[in-house]
Amino acid sequence: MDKSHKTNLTFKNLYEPNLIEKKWQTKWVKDKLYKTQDSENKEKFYALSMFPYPSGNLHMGHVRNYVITDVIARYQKLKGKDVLHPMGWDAFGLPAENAAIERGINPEIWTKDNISHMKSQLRVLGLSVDWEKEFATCNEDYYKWTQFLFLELFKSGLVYKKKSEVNWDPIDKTVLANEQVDSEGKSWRSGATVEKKLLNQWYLKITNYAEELLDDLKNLNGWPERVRTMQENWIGRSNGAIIKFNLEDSEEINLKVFTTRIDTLFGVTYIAVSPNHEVTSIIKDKELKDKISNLKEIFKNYDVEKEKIGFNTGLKAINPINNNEIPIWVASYVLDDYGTGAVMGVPAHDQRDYEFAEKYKIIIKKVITKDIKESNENIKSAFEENGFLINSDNYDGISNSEAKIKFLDIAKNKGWGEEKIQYKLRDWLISRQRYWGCPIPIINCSKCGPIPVETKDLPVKLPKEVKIDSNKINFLNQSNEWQNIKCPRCGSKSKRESDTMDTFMCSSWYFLRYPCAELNDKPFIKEKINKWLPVDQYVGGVEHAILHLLYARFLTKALKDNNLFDINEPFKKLLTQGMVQSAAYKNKNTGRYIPLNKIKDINNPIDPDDNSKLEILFEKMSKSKYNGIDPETVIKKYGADTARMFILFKAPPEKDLEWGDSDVEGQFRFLSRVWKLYYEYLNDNGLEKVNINKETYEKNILRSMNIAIKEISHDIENNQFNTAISELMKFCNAISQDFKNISSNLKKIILQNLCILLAPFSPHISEELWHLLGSNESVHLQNWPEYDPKAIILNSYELVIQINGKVRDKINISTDASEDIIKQKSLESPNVIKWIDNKEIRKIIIVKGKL
RNA sequence: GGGUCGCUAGCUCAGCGGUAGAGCAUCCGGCUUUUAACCGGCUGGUCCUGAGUUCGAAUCUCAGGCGACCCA
Repeated sequence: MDKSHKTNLTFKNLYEPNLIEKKWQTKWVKDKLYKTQDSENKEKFYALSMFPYPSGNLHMGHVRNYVITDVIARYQKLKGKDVLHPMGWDAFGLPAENAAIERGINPEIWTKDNISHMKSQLRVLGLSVDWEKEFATCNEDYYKWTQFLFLELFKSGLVYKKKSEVNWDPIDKTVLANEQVDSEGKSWRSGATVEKKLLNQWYLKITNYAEELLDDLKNLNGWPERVRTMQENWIGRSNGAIIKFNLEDSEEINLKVFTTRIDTLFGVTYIAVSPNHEVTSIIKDKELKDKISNLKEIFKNYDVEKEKIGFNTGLKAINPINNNEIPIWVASYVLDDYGTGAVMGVPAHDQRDYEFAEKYKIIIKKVITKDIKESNENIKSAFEENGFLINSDNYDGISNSEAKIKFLDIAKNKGWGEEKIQYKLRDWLISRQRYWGCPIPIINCSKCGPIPVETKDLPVKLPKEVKIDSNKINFLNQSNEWQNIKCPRCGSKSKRESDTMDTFMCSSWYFLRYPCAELNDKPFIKEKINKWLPVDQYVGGVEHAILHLLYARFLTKALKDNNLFDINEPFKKLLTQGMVQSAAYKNKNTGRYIPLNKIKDINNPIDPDDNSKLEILFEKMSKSKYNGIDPETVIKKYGADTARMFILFKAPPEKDLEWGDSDVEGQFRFLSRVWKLYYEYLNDNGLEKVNINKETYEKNILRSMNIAIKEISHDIENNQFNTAISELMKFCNAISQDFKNISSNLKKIILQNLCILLAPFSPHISEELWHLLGSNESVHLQNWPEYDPKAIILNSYELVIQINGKVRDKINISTDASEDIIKQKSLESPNVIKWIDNKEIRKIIIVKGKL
């Protein structure tokens, strides 16, 4: 054989992604293939990934996120919809400022450099993103509108300033919203244990929307159940009552408590108030006053869950239901801003009260019991279940749920109580004492108070000349030129607000900007929002289940109420993708992670320092665990298509994905096989084997194709990309089996369809192959094939015969055979005769097409 | 303690009343440009356990075990 000819063939046979991917990426950009179409008559589809923070490097989590969204966007486009698939940057935030402190780089330059680097990394993934829609939240023409929307909220009374105990992150040197502190009292960003600080801060009244945010969760059927549950729990609605306790020592002040357990009113043995509660003002005793300020001090670094502390004030309240005197305590576990800052202590029926009473030897009075007979034994923990009343005067014996209704009636009639719905959700603290954020557009005038900046004066720009160093907070305070300003109302000296907004504010409306990203004179156009929103499919990490997703819902509702658009919920369907993990090697004794290059034998990993055996753990990729895998390296080696296929195939999207090199290779091999299929066809074109069974083969292969179309469509629509790829593989296996035996015409049809089916997953190889089949148009502009239900039906099938539920024989039978024929044929089968063995046949069950 | 989800081949996952499947790994064979690549093929399963419903259960019901997450 001629050598040069052979080399040529080998070259052609080889799938080399490097030669094709870049070529198509460039062509797609040149042709503006992914420019958003906005036609009148077509259905729209808005596909959105949670936009990234420009940390500087693309990691696997990003890749997974964007590839998932890309498959959906491409599929919807092939289905003939107008698709909006944009990308942007969540660009304000602390890392930029920290880089400035550590390395003296300007945050803006740092951020913009990162963006351009990450963008180039994103390009090689071959995403169908419309880059003309791109923006960064730190751009002046974006944050101008963040400020504009802040003022919209201000107009509708949803913005206010309040002095209160707030969460202070001592590492990041800023305050945090409640959502940004985890259940262990640690900051979501820095991991530092937060402290309490009394500060005057800006809040958004998200609590005004508590009820709506909760109720509308029910309609979000396209959201994962667990995200809805988490939001439900966070909003934390409880139905209860406000009860007014009169004070023995004061006529003016009375004490209101919120309780969900009005039925335990006879069991109240103390009242607990927060150290900041107004009743503490009537305490005259010097020693007690010191104790209070002492407790306030302790409060600042206090972990409520650890230990409950408090003391008796000597004040007395009157229980309205029986006029008993009860002592008032100050207690650390009562929060200022939840409810009324005071609770009624019912130690017998509330675990927190029980622990407090136990510690300070306060009386524990049991008023509810499961079984009336054994009502007076000592208790070791609070009884929080339902039961019957005891020790409750005339009400003994009734059920506690009955008592709830009865006591509330009495309270209403006598005027010492009323029904109340309480939410755990508290207002959103949005001030941050940092430089690299969106300035709050407020001017603080000593005479007029805080005044919103006028719309025409927006944006309030960040001053560029500020020197950032680690010793100060509120860098904006340093710039006198920027800060000192005349009050626009009275002209007297005033100062700009020097706090910036929580970056979650910037990300709470970015999805509203994309449809109108090019607009200069408005944040968006109402009609465009009404058309493109809600986002049809939102994809991102579950870590935003409460944070971003709750804020975004709130802002959408608030802006809708300002008549800016008519959309009530921003995200119709939500997919929370799992983490990308890979093997990390941990020394059990030292707790240290060992980098891969220090391990000699990967199958028997040993710590070179102390020769102990290493544990292999699959954990989220991170620098500290030395288990990060760089997307760029993988793409360089195998190409983007393989990386995409692997990531989609390895696990269902919402589950964690374990990185495996051999599985990546497996996907590369699969694509190589696909590649070869086309080259064999192109090289053998015209050659057609004469085959008498051609018709059967063609029917089979058409059947496989239609099954593939059906299943892949279904799988993509249900976000089951792993099984969709599995179907692609089955289809390819079917093709290679029967391909030799079918007509050239059909071969081409089969290969064309395979191209389109593969296109959402592996856009480059399918584009290349599509063109090799002789087209000049992009495969991504084709129509997704419809399956033919008739082609799937078999005209004969293997009938399974079960006797007593066990498979005993299989016979071939035609699809249109009547039941009688089936019966007759079955009974003729030798195996059936053997198993029945002259026994009486009780019942014959025929399931059409199967059994 | 309560809730949700999961447990199927060595691994990662499909199947969700009717013949137990895919990819990777293993094994065998072929081929060649032999620290291996590629092609073809074969294996491989108490479907976590137990009971129930059913002609028939991986699939439905109940109980238990293990694991993950959320809430307290």
